[in-house]
Amino acid sequence: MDRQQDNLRQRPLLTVDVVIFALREGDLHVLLVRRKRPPHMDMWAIPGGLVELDEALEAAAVRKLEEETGLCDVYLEQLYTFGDPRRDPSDRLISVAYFCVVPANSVVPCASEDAEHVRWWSIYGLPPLAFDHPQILRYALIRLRYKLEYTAVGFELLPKEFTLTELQSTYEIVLGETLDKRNFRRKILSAGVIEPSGLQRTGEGRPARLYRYREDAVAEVKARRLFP
Amino acid sequence: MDRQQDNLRQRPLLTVDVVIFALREGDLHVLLVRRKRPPHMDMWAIPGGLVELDEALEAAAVRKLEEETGLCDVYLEQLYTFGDPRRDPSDRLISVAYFCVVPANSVVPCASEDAEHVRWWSIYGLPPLAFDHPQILRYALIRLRYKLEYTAVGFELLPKEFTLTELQSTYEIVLGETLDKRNFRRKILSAGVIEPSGLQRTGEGRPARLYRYREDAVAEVKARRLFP
DNA sequence: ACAAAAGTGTTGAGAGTACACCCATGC
DNA sequence: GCATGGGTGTACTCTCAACACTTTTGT
Repeated sequence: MDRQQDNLRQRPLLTVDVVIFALREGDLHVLLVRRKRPPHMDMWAIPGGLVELDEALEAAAVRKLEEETGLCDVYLEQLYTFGDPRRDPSDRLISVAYFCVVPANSVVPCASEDAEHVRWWSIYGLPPLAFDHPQILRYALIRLRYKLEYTAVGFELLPKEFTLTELQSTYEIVLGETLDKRNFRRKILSAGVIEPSGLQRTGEGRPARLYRYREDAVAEVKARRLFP
Repeated sequence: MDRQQDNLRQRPLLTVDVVIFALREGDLHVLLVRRKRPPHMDMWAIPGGLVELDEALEAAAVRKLEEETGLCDVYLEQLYTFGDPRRDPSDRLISVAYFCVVPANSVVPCASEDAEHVRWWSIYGLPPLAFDHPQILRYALIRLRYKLEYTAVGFELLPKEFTLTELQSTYEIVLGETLDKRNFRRKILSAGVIEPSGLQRTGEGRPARLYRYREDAVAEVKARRLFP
């Protein structure tokens, strides 16, 4: 089997799909697009597309993310590669799935597409999805929850400055369980990954201190679980 | 951008690479093959090859594993997908990397190839490797160590029956650190993932009880770290 | 009897968990 | 002054880590 023979084989199509998570309205949401062409025309799907031949995989994922949300410079991670021969009935299609989490209100979800065709969906009320995208989403959600437990990924869901109550609420929404307020605060503060910004957020009730994520804390956070 | 246009694009070559770990002579080893064709002719490389167009990714990895080792039915896991456009200078090459761990003495490393071209290498004395395979190996090793800490993957490195000292030694070799005998035994036994087989291994010194892995224990092991 | 490897408990320190009330502000 | 959300401390339990000697066999 030499190189000439390789070139006689058919080659697969290579795509990236990017699962984009955000917190909206007290729920975890994902950004989906409505397909404009077959197969699975008019079904909702995870944003994605073909990888250019001279483009790195992660670069393609970053490009897709920017096309759909206008965001750049966000936390993006390779999730898994899906390549079942029957996932697209008409062609062999390999999808390298990435996932990321973004602060909801920094996103313009319709930047590059017709507004009708890109929108957020709560993970608890998803529409029918194209291809094996339900499986990809399930997998992404497991990975997100898992990462939340031992890394600082939770901060990516929030704006630069946030209150401890907002942070706790983020964890509760993603993990799907309630946490004790005092224990949460003790643990997050003793982990040394956030610092007070000195400002306060005012609103109903007592004003809350604002915190920000400490950039220099990434490495140490990755070493140990943050939450039980 | 429709399907006809897709077909005009060049498509990448799709390969799987399988990192195969085993314990031999008190060291962690990987199985490498010597390349018989360009690029990187005569360099050592991780076993792998093209995915057939109608073949699932994992099926291709299993096939490769069996071709190189004669083993089937082993623990195999997708590691990461490497697709930098410049990893092969002559063609766009996507590699979905898998890794597995096998009991060393159950392997006939030359089953399907010339003996000269397949052999075990200690991870502490690797030869120069083709492509980005040093990176793949580094990544596989991190993942193996990490998995060892919170799953039962260590048992895959041993024969069906083993002594506690052998199991501890396995962990020590893979993690690269020594462990306390009493703490190790207490922890592994209280985790309830192994059971005595009733037999003993005799040799120099006092005979050791033999244990085996409890098949029904997989799920619970994955839930919690086994070792610090 | 001795060499060689197997096997066995206790204690102190730190982390996790459960739990209820006072504080600062806007209206 | 009251409604609303922000902020705080303690006691118990459990897990982890450190540490050294006795037991069983083969020669």
